[in-house]
Amino acid sequence: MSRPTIFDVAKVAGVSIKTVSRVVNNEPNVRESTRERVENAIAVLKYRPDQSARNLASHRSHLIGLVYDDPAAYELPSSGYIIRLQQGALKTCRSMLSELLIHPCDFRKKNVGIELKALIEGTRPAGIILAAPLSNMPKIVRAIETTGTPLVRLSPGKETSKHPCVSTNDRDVSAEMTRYLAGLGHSRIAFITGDPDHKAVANRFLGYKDGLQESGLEFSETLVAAGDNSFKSGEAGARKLLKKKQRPTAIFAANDDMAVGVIRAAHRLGIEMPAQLSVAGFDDIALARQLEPTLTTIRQPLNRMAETAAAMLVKSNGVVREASPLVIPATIEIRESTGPAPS
Amino acid sequence: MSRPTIFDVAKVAGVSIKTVSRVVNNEPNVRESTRERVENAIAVLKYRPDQSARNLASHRSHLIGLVYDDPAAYELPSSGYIIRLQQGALKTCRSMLSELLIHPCDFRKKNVGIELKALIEGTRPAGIILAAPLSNMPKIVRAIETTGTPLVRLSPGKETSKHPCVSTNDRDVSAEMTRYLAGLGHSRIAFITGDPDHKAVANRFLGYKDGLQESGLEFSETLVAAGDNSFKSGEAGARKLLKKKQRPTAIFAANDDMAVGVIRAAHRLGIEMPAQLSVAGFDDIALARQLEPTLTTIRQPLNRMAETAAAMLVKSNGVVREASPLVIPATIEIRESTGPAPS
DNA sequence: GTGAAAGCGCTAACAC
DNA sequence: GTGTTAGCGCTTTCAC
Repeated sequence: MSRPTIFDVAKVAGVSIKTVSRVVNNEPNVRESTRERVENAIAVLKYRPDQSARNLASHRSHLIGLVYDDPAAYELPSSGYIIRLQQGALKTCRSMLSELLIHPCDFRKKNVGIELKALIEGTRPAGIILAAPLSNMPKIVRAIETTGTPLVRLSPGKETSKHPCVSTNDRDVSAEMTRYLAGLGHSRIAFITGDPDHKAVANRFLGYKDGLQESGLEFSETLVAAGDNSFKSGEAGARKLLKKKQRPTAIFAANDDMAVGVIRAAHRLGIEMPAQLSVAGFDDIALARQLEPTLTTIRQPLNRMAETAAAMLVKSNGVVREASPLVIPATIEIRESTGPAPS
Repeated sequence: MSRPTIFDVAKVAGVSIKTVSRVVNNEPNVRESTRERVENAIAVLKYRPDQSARNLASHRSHLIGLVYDDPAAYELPSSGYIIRLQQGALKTCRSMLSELLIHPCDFRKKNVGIELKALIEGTRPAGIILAAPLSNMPKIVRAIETTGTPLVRLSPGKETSKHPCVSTNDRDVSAEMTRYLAGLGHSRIAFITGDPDHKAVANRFLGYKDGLQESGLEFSETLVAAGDNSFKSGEAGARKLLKKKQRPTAIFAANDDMAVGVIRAAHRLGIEMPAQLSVAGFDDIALARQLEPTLTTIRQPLNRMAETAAAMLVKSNGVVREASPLVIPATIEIRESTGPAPS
């Protein structure tokens, strides 16, 4: 009473197992009438191909691996970021009958490469989706590369055309946000930079500079604070910036965690937002809508990015075409934390 | 130049493949000296067993499946809940060289059972961890049961001793929270109930009643509002409760999302916390520490629960002993939202 | 303690 | 178009 095998189907349909295999895998060279007979037999027997056997014979599973920086490694509250990536990848998986394997890993460890190879050899995934900032780390990328597993990188910062990748327009949209602030009359727009390990985040700084220039404003080092993507660094950066005599009237942080820190610092200093200070972030974390004031920010299309990446992996069945960098634009979400510059 | 197989190891070690297999699987009946020779050969060749082949031959993979209610199905901001479950399971996986498969599913769909069976047949996981509230739904549990896959349920509400499960002491700790509020002098302590589909959450209501009784307070239906675990329902429930002439001086919500709604409602009504109203929740979501006032709540040991569940699955190698319900206690986190009752 | 042989259920290469 | 024959690299069964 165990599950029917390909042999059972072949017997019922009166064909060879190879023909059944062809039908199951949607291969050509099967007469329509034969295909129907086989499909009937499959339906009657409720046959479902054994994936383990497939994996062994074909050296490939129908699993997709999602690899991202381990938030537990340094207590980041980036759960929203990860969940959105997962949701996107899962959406594709569901429609493709694949399953999603998640593998957070700590890039600070010496043996990440070995760890990733073990993951791949152990599960033979159909492909790997590599999230930022791991996607811009040669050590990591190379480890996956050597296994020959199809790889799609998410927001690697700069696109080497070697691998397919899916990005968002960090730089352009950051310039747009900067122009929006300038358009509100702000002339002293400060910026808090993010983790230097994260290339895509670095692009946001470039966009900020672009935006200043496009608005006819001059870039000044004194309006820049160095952060590391953490709430604390945002808070510290804001305190530094707001203590100046000529303090900025707007602060644009390279991510929301830091922007939340800015808002906290401003609250502590009794600075009203947006009357005396406009604050903008990047990411649209859940908290952005719950703060007072609610945070103006930029929403990365993380779900769609991961969804697209997964689709590239599954559809391509081993060969990922479309090496052209795919860009899915982010959108600006204007909320309460930004307003006209004080006069 | 392909990877070494068990035959290569056998040849180098001068034994049969069965002996290599015994060593790899830590089976008994291998002489110590033989074991060493084999281990040497493994090290020299850098042999790593092919999991696909193992899966096929043994009908079981080294994957753990984590199945939970799909938050995308009804837009819950429960990312923290899921991430913590994942982190716990991942911790065990890392130390056991297993990988984690995540499978959110929508229990409202008619064919969830088939979906789960497909998941299991397709990946042959070493076991499934089933999170609440799916863990208390017979339809779901049965679907997994019929496949014979080892199953550990998380907080199923009531323990049928049939399956092993890992729970927290929802009822006891809720009683404790209630006593704590009573101890602060509150005599009109209200409760907002949670989603009725979620049995473990229902236990919190029972605990609330226990706590009242233990504190010598009388239970009154007028101090109960029906919620559904959502922010909105918490806000609505609070408004209803706070409009009464004899309004409660403390509100205990069955989860944090609703407690946040309570705080929002109280803010809107100009009620000061904790001076005029104490608020308590359950879950310790990230937002709990960032609100003003920060939220007194109960922290479920979700990571440890999932970690334990995964360990039961992996260690037991197919047979999950320890059918005794395992309880990992939750802890009360006292923050700013609770204080002495107004006099 | 150890080994030989027979699968596990499929895909791949090639013959027909 | 369709079938035959080998494997894929292990685990399992049972004999020694």
